[in-house]
Amino acid sequence: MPAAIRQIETVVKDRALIERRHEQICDAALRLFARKGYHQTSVREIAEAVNVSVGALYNYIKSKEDILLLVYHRIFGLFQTKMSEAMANSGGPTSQLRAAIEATLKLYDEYQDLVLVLYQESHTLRREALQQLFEVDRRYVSMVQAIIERGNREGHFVAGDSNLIAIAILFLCAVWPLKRWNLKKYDLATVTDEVANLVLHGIGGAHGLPDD
Amino acid sequence: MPAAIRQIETVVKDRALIERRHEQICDAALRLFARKGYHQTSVREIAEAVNVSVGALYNYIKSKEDILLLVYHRIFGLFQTKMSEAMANSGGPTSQLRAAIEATLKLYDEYQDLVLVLYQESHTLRREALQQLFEVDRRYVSMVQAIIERGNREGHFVAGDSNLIAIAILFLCAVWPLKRWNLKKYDLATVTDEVANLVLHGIGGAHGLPDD
DNA sequence: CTATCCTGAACGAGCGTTCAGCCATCGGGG
DNA sequence: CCCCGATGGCTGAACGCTCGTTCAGGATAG
Repeated sequence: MPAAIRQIETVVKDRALIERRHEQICDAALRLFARKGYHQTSVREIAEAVNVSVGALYNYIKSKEDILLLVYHRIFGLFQTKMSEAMANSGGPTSQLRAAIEATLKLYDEYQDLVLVLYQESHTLRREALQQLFEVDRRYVSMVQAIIERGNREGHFVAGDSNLIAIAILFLCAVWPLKRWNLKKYDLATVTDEVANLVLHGIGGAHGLPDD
Repeated sequence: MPAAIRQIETVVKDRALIERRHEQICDAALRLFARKGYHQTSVREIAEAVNVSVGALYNYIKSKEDILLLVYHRIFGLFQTKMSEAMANSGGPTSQLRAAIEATLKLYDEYQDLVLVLYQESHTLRREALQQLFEVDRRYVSMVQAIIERGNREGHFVAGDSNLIAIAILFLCAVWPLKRWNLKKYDLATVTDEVANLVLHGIGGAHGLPDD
């Protein structure tokens, strides 16, 4: 994300105020988008939730889409840091991959609604913003991909195309928020376990060399 | 679906004409929804694409949501028949599961845009229509689940919770349409192969008893 | 003439966005 | 110390547009 984030044009000068208001807007919008979706949520509703007038809101954004961007940037930042933390795990590829899956699922659990918004409303973004989103996604994938390749090289895994497998694994984690209605009877721990087992068996992590 | 489909109220009497128009509407809407999404597509556009006036369109539907329902019903019907065909495969659990995965991915490939609409716009549906959608999904899941349970029982698989695994497998297939932008360099055959291998290894289908 | 289907202008509601005016804060000159 | 203008942020009615939906009337076939 770093340099990539286009700064949102504002009317207000005070930098700290902008920051604070942006956070408030993000909070409110997140809650509303999660409940009703982007299109069904009006700018008026968001303004009300932030406790400012519509006019004031427009001092901090240039258009409604900026709000969606705010939300997305927050997601990006959050996932970026949390995932990096989890990856810092210094065990062998097997435990590292398991940690990555656990971290991803934990994140997806904590921000279920957010993931939903991510999948449902991304087609609303302009090409430029979409590219940013893709870029971030690719970064996550390449993190996981690196683990897989190391595992393959060191004989722990027998995965096929590492890029493809990494994409599949990360996508699989989204089953928890996206199919939540069908997984109500399970809890996060169960799903994490089953998914991790499926994947690790699937690429030979449980049959190959022991970790370390 | 059979009895579950709520008939859409119409003004026109001629049953055959209704049928024909509904198909036209479905065709047009599908193309438009795939390109622009449900909310960004206006009723006027759909009417134009069908080559009738807005007024005429409203003789065949009661509201815009009915159009989304038409599209969904078409998807349901299609998937229902195609999946049943693929499942009729009479080999052992391993080859049966592989066939199911292949069929699902082939379907998802053929109707990529449709799957996208399915995932992106389902939150637009009313509770009643959503229940229908869930019901259909559960039916697919239970098909796959049956295969897994048989495989477990006969010693081919060592899968954990069969329901959970079935949900995960079907979801995983959606990676192809939903992450298409990140899978451009792959073709359907490759993805099918890698996914099938991941799954079959994952639940022990390649380590357990040989098929038949 | 009647029954059936079609037309498209019109309607009302809701949307995103703007802007003329209001209020609070603050700094410097009398 | 007080006043006053200026600055910065806020308000919410108003605007223009698009949308989903309706309906009075036209066209056509039996």
